[in-house]
Amino acid sequence: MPPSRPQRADARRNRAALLAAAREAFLAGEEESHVEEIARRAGVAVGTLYRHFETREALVEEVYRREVDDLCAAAGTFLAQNPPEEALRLFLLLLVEHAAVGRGMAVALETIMVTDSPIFEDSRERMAGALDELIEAGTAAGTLRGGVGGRTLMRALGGICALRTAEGWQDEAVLITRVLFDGLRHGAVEAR
Amino acid sequence: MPPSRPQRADARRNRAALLAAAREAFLAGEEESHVEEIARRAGVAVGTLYRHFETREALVEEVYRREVDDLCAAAGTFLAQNPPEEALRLFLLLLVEHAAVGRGMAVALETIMVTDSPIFEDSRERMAGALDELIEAGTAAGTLRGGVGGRTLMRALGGICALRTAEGWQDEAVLITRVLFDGLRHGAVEAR
DNA sequence: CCTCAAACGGAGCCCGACTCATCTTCTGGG
DNA sequence: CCCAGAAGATGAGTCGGGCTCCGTTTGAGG
Repeated sequence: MPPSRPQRADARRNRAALLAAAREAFLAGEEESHVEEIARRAGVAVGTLYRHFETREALVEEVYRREVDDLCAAAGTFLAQNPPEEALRLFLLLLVEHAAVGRGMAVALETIMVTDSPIFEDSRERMAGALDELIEAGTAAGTLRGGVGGRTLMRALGGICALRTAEGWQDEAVLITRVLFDGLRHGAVEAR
Repeated sequence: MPPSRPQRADARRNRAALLAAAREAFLAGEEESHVEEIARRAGVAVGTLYRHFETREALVEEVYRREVDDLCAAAGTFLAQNPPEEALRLFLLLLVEHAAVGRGMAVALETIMVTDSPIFEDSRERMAGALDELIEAGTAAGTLRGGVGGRTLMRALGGICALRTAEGWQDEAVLITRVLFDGLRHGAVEAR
């Protein structure tokens, strides 16, 4: 049932501007992601921000839900074009790269993966689903260990993405991701 | 050079009380770890807290430095009584268990491992040192992959400990830690 | 146009970290 | 034992950031 009165044009515009501004602010770093600052960037007042988003957290969530959408889509693409365990490897590395986009974004990724706040439940579920798909394909092919759920793996990744520290962090992340990946293959060999 | 005037007795007592109260508060959960609350638990006023610790963070740091001391000591013990890769396995699991002590403590562990704040530099260095020792012993014995530094591994662990979510998180953590561990052994087998 | 619900603005509230002017308590020397 | 005065403790107050509330503005259906 579509709402009888859809939504005013300016409201839609402002909502979009807020999401864009928030994304920008998160990418830029934590310093400039106060609500006042985000509102300013979007050219609205804080009150307007709160009209569209319950809390600051809710805004973060919405921004991130969109990022997660892109990531999940990528998982499907990889799986369609590669052997399952290669698809998983690519996906893990994509996550790392993705976190590299910006400090603020990594913070969000970390939060979404690592916190158990119900706010992120939905995004987490979809992300875990994407990973499950990859892992199951690999398990079926006998190249990956079973028994490790998408949720579990995702949380470890959250930690890794949370590295985002000093220079060189990305190499570290890639390395540790590879170790994790090898651990997943290892289990298949050992029949656990 | 011992300070000419050492430190007043009540000051030493209060400092100890603050550290104890802070630890207690962190273990209890984030809710009760506001500075006012910590001061109250210790039976002093906030001003006193700030006389002893530059910032709230500095207090967290000090509390955690002590935890890290215990952990590092355990690493040595394990290594003395087990084959190197078994010692590493035990140590990794000890970290997970340690994080289980309390939500608040896990937050601290996470922060210390994952943040690059210079405040935790010291603790991080010692922790990485303990891990390096374990890894190097295993590498020398040919049972663990080389090329993964203690710092790198530690940060991944920080992420895992940061799980501390809903029920069942600890099983998840143990599982993913095992995957990580298998990845480390796997590299040795493959000669990378 | 005109109406009015929807949307916006922004001063101000609340809460939590932190400061500082003032009062209290040790302690070492006489 | 006592006193000086330095070390220490206090807690009301400041500040910053998230959030609220209500008076004002604006888009759109009639």
